Amino acid sequence: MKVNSVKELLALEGNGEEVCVEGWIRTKRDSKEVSFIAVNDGSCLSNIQIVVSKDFPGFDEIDSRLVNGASVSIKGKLVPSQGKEQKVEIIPITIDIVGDCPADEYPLQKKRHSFEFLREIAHLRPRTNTFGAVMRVRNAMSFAIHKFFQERGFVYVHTPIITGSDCEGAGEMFRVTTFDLNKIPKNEGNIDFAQDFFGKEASLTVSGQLEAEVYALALKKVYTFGPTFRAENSNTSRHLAEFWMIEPEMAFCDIHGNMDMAEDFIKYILTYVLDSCPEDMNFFNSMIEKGVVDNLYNIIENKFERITYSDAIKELEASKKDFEYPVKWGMDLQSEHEKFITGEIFKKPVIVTDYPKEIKAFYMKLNDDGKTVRAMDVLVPRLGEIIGGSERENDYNKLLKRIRELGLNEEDYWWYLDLRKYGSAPHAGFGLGFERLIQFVTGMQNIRDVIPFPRCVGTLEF
RNA sequence: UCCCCUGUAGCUCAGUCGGUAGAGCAGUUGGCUGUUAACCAAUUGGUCGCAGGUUCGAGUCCUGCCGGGGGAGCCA
Repeated sequence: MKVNSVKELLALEGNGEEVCVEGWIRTKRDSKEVSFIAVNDGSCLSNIQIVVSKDFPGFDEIDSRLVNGASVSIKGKLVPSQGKEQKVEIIPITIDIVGDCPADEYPLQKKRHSFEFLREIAHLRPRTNTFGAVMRVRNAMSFAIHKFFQERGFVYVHTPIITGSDCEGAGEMFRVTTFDLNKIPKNEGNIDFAQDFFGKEASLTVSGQLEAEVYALALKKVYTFGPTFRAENSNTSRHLAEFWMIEPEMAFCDIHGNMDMAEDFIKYILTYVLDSCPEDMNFFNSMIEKGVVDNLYNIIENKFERITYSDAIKELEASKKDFEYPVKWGMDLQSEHEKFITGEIFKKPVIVTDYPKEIKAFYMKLNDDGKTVRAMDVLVPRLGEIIGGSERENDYNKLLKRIRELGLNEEDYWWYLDLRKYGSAPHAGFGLGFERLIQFVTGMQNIRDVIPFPRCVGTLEF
């Protein structure tokens, strides 16, 4: 017999049709004549109610086993509910307890748990309302990302996880080696990486950008969407050691096209989630962050503010606000400044461009003033920076000069420089932290609660 | 890595001036009721994060370590 998802069943009228549902018991409420069992199978936030008469054959044997957490397979008739909270319910014909769940040991109770506690039981937390909703929204957003780019002719490029270049420059890297760590080969006192698996130092990628540029300068519009690793000792609600990043890269595109793409992209994803996950989004709106849905509609309906770094500095100075870090042209924007610009001054997403070259990466295109580069950061209220991108330097000599100025080893960049030597073209792209976007969409406070198994400093239990 | 807060029952927390431990929820038992985080009653449950120290006596005061949270830095 076909197994129906709870989501499917709740969309039906309940004309007494025979149905089958498989899932986990969330609650059981007993009444004189009947027991009410709420079953959830993860297909949606709602449970389906099973109404078991106490005359049900064998009820006495199964009654004590129908407890929170047990997995069940139930066949029965779908009928309109007599209760108010649900449209339909199942009158069972057979009830199979697939897996028992000892009620005195099961950590999940039918009450609200703290997210800190749930992190300690990461193997069970997907069975809660919040984590089910987070994962369904995460799934919808993943799909929307591919849909957005595919509809626009982008090619999905799988950039490598293991990288030999330590020149990506975006942070501390995890080492990859097959050395026996108790017997590391040495050559004149130094570690002899020539004997390691790849014959040179290897790490986990901190960004697919440089490789994405290679493919953009052949396929024109590409994007990556995959895991990224940073070995930073950062301990905040916005950082993970392993996270997912989206990095589009477009040839024959300047910073303005890049900004348009970033804005369209965010609005598309938000629209898709609001359309496809209304139940989960209502849950976040009422239980996690009041007003989050209206905020998202606000973002979709309004143009992002675009402002240069220099003008942003002027705005901050004009605000006369007493910042912990004093505002001065040339400094990097601190969290407090970013949150003030987006949350207080404009009250909507803001794209800040043309930062001083000293505070940005070597590959960003130098402006004619010689002082600023064509960087763009998208700042959103509450979170701050969600996207970092730029038009890339496509002039061979300017890029080489910048590499030398910064004391980087130009030999490490030979293939990257080649791109500017052979048929160079203006190109631009950006990186977006997927989990931060999920935080923004759901209102979840801690990034560790929007990824199935968070990897952070000092934590690797699951 | 830095600053601040915090660690007491399975969970969420209270515990006064230092005098040997408490509530709600969950579990268990019983009752009631087409219930909706069901309700009512009884009841089980503690090496007070760990290790030292002060004291006649430490959940409470002091020191160190460990875990958790918030903020900062770094960044996405």
